[in-house]
Amino acid sequence: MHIPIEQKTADSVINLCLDTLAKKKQALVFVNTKRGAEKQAEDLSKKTKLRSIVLDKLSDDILNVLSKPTKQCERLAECVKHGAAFHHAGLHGRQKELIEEHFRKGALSFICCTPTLAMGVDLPAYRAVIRDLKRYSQRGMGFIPVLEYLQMAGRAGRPKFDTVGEAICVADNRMQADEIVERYIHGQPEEIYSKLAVEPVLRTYVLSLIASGFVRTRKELMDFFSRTFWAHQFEDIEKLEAIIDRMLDLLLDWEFILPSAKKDDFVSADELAKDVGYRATFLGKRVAELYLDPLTAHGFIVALNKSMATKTRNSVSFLHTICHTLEMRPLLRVGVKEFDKVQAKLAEWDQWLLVNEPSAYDPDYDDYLASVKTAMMLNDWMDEKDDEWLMEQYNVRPGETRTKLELAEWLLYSMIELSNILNHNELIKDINKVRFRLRYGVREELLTLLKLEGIGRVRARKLYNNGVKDLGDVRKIQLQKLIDILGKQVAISVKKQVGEDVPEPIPEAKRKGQLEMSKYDA
DNA sequence: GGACGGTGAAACTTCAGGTTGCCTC
DNA sequence: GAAGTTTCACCGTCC
Repeated sequence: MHIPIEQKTADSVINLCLDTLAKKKQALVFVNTKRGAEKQAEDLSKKTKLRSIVLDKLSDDILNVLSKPTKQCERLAECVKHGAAFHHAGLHGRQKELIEEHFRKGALSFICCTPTLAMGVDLPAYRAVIRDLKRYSQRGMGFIPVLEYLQMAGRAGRPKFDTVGEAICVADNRMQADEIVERYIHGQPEEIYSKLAVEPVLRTYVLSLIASGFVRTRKELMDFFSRTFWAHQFEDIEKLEAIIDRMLDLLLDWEFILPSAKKDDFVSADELAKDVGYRATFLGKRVAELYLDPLTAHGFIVALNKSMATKTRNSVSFLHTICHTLEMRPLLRVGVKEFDKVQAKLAEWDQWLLVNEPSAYDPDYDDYLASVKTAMMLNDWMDEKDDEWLMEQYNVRPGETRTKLELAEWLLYSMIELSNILNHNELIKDINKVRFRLRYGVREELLTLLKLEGIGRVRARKLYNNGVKDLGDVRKIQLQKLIDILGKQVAISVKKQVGEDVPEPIPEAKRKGQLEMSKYDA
């Protein structure tokens, strides 16, 4: 089918979008990098000539999601004014929500995105413009899977509004076009493979099956796995059993499970070997409940024991231990120019780290450095550095920071639970302090002020710098002075929280989730 | 002659995403 | 592989 598109600019993606706009329709543009998505949206927004009150309001809301807008926020806000947004994992969750919501309502005409919007999110458009079909991976630049192309193409055509949709791939020349047709239009989607065979997953499930009492013996365990898609695909049952046996050995070694004696009268040694019973230890049960990879849990236990034995413990000790887990991956990449900086920090922190440093020639060394860099970022967040600073120092965007913070909090919680079981009570207070500091992104001295509702890192810092250092100070300070620092609404609310009788504030209309967010950002 | 700024070619660097897990301190 | 960034050599201008 030939669709004539007016060539208004040199950029064929923009031409396609302007044509979509002329049809009063919407388009999603898929690209292969975050930077690419931002650039494409920016270029497009300069050509749409769209403006409206709704878009201005949206732009304003997007700009003010963080207490202090980053350059990324400003760039997005500017694009949105003209009906085009970019969308990738680096955006703050609230910004993503706003964009999706306004695209659904039709206020936004275009979203230039990385594959974020191809998976899961229900955001169809009349056109899905697939600009990049190649993407960088560890093996270099390569074509994306057919399945992924289908995911993106599947965004075209909105069930309730359009009877048709168009998925358009962009090619530079005839040869490329032919290749795309051959590979993606006529090509077969890839086979789907079971992910169960991946060791961290397998470890986790073997433990949880035993811990939950779903299986009680080796035989039951093997029966369970023999009925999975993995076994169906793998076919070689003997090899599969060997893998599961290896997992069982690991869990036994780490004392997450124990062999349990059978109650039957007599079983031959041979039979017993084939069908030994298992039960989870108290520790193993908790690990399964926390949904931790047993390897991570074991790593934590080793680190916690070391901390107890050697009295090595400060916030960095725990921060780095959680960064050295599979759960925290992908870690922040250590760029060529950062190498020295991270290594210097490693030397500075060395005495506090609980996970041993591999030799510089070890293939794991780069990973270890990446775990140090990730810990550095989290440490700076706890040191009250803002998003713009983290972006410049570590190349992490607000969305990525939030994802890492959430993971870190869960891992620290798990670490506390394990310390509890191991009776390492003296560690609990220290780890908990790190957890709270991480959650709110503050230095230790602000922790008391954070107990107040409506007070997050920024307001707590303001109070502290004005001499209001604890709840007693909040009581002592004159209301008017507090209003000068925090504004009327918050000041009154805070005074009430410390038990003072003050006039009722005019209720402020709050969006759902705003309070929670203000805890993190405001 | 030397400091300075502008220019363009060459070398270098970077590059997607993410379910649920815990508990409310 | 491609786009963006940094580095560096080279040139012209001005003091």
